[in-house]
Amino acid sequence: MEGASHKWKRQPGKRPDQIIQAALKVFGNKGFQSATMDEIAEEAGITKGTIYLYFPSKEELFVSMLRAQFQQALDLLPKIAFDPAEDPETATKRVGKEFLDVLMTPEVTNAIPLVIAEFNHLPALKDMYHAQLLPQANLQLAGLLSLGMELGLLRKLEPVIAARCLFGMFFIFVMTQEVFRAKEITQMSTDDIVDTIVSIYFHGIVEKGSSQ
Amino acid sequence: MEGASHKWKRQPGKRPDQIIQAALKVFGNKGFQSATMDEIAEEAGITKGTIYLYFPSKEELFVSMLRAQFQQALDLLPKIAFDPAEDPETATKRVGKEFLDVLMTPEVTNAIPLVIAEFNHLPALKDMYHAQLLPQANLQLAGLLSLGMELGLLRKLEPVIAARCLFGMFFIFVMTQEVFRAKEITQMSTDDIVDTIVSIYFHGIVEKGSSQ
Amino acid sequence: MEGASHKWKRQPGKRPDQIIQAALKVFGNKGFQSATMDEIAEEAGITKGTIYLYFPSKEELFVSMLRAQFQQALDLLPKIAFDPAEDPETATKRVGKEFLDVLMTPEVTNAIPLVIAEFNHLPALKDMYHAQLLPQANLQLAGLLSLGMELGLLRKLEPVIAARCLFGMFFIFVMTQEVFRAKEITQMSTDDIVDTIVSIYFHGIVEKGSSQ
Amino acid sequence: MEGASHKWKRQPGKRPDQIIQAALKVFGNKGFQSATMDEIAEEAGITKGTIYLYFPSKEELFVSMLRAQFQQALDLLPKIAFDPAEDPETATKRVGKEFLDVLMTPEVTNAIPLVIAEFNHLPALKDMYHAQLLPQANLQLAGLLSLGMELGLLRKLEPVIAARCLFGMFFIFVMTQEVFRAKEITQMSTDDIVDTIVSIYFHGIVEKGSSQ
DNA sequence: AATGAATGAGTCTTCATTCAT
DNA sequence: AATGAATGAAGACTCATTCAT
Repeated sequence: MEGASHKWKRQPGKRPDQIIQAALKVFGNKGFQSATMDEIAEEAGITKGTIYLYFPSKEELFVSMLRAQFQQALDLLPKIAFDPAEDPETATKRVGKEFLDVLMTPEVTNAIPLVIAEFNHLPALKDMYHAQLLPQANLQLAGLLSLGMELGLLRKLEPVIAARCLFGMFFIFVMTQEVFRAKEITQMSTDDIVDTIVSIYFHGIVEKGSSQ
Repeated sequence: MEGASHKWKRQPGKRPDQIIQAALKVFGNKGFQSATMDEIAEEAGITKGTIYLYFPSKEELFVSMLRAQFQQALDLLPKIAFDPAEDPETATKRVGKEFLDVLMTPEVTNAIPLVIAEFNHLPALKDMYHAQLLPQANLQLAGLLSLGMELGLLRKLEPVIAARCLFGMFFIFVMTQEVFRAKEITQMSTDDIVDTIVSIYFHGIVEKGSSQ
Repeated sequence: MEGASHKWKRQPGKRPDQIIQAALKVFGNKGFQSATMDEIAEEAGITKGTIYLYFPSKEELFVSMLRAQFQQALDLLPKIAFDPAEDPETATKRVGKEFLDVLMTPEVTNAIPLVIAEFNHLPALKDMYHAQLLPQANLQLAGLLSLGMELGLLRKLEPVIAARCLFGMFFIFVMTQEVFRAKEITQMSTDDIVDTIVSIYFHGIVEKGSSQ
Repeated sequence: MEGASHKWKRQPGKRPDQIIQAALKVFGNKGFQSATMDEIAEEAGITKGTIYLYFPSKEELFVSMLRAQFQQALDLLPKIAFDPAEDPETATKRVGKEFLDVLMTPEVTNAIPLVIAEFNHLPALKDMYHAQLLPQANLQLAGLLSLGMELGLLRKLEPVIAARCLFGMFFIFVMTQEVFRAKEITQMSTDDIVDTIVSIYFHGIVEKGSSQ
């Protein structure tokens, strides 16, 4: 089984990418069920049959597209690095801004409802979340917080929960402003959002008596 | 069952509710597009044609069902009241627990992906959010925070953003633990969640020098 | 069999007429298939179920309605009588005008497409035509023409064909002007129509050398 | 059948005609509403979905079919030409016979009830009649008659009405003999029909004193 | 590699008819 | 006599997938 049982066929050349880009656009606009293979093919400038040369089914195309999106987003994370010389709150704000700018990209905000809508119907999505996103994002930050607590810099809190709280504050703005289009009503800059989030979070978790 | 040899009984008063309950269940499991009117009818113990006596289309049934869910959730909010005698942090934790328990109800967690999935396709959903939820929940809390800031009890922050941060911390746990089934991996009690959220948030927003 | 095997149930009181009037209107506007029992019921100011108390099926209602229309039209014919004192051409013009005015009534022009559309699907219609209209109208006039020919007043022609020719000239104006709405384009008075028809027909059939 | 194990053959060029032929047959037998796309597909030896590759809806298929029939009938008209050497009445009889033979073709007699039945529901039909048939057939002949009247060969009559009278005499035999199946009762040859029609009409319109 | 004609299963919706009240 | 809730069969149209070319 090892390394041999990819569900999707080989994907030579540029075609697959071309198709995946079209799929992202069409799935993003219509949703998984309402999007048709014809629309995707037309968007990609090819014909329906051709898609099946590269993806065995609509569902596989959908998952492949999300996997690609997901990977692309994860690839950005390593670039987001802390500079040890910076003051932690300032550094977090800088990093947070970069992070939020990525999350608020149309590619991401279009993909979010798709993931949420199909999460319970497509096992591959659950796998991606449970195997990658949860450990890599949530648990990694939780470890960092644990360290700070042991050093007496941070207040004693449940680290996994505390880590997820931070993500929640970012996520809610992606959802409300972008996905739910609240930005048409409650305008706010990403700078203001991140400044407020980080300010609340830092004041919320640091140990008052600490040098902070 | 009891002694009835008839194919159906007249239940004009109850039918709509009965159908909406079935719709919630089936839409919740399958999503809007994948759910079929036949399944919903079967779940309701009636036949497809009967649904059309009460709802003019699948889409209208869907929206009606969400509206009912939504109303039911909003009806719970007034019951959540602050006791002036309580210390604010304790009171917030108590109220937060009640709130989170409602949010984590299967009825709500089933409806969330539906709303998110169809938000951009069904104008009625956008209206509900923009006209009711956003003002009633977010802006109301923002007003309360504004007041606290003017009184010098709270740090000067953007109140709309700060208010939404709190909601974001609650919401992320609904999404991850329930919708994304992370509770199968990272178990945590609602008590711990709320305690941590409220602790971070309170420390994050109160003015240190205040009597608080 | 005699007088006992009506396919339609008893029709007490005014209800049946009320329903038939509604049926004429709705069938006339929508056609047999597109008309719904609900529409007819609404038009009659009653509910669907009630129709079935008087007519066993949609088809029977349709046929009953046409039968009623048909009878009503036939009832008018005896009133159209020749005055022996009149000159034949003048008399024919007068009678023809009365006849055409009846044919161009909305009740008749609405019913015509219905009859033609369903003629081959509803045996009852064929029966009505073959058993009543054809003998009573066409053959009766043919007999009159035969007599004229024997008396040397009319040219020797095939009487059944010649009789039907006259009817054809009237019928074509009902079809084109009313059913096909040509009157919106080629306006013409019924007086002009009848004068021309009768003028052509009389000149066409009379024996030139006759005292005529 | 011959040696083919394939479910279908590509016949892109022929498909539309093939479908239209099937549609004519099925619509002709059942009427527009009662005919089903499945029946038409089966008659054409293909499946339902294939019809939709060539026609966007049942209604469009219906109109396309009638248009094709209509065109085919119109295409025959130019072939019907007068020979100047012939005596007018004889020539008219010859042409009339050809014309009536076309009208009494099953293709035409099947289409007539369809046109009449749906005339008021399908705007395309009204357009065809008002834009083509009425001017090309009725008004053209009316012009010819006008000329004859000016030359003193024909009696002074309303030319549009007089022209339509001739058509009416032909049409009534198509309707009664073929559509209404009266030929089962009143048999008559097309020769006798045309001879009688033309005889009446000619005697009816020529100026007695003319050289005719 | 690419096409696009063809399929056929699937779904919403309609509506004549039935029947408990 | 009248209602109207309920049924269930039927039909137009869609679309993922297949496959001959």
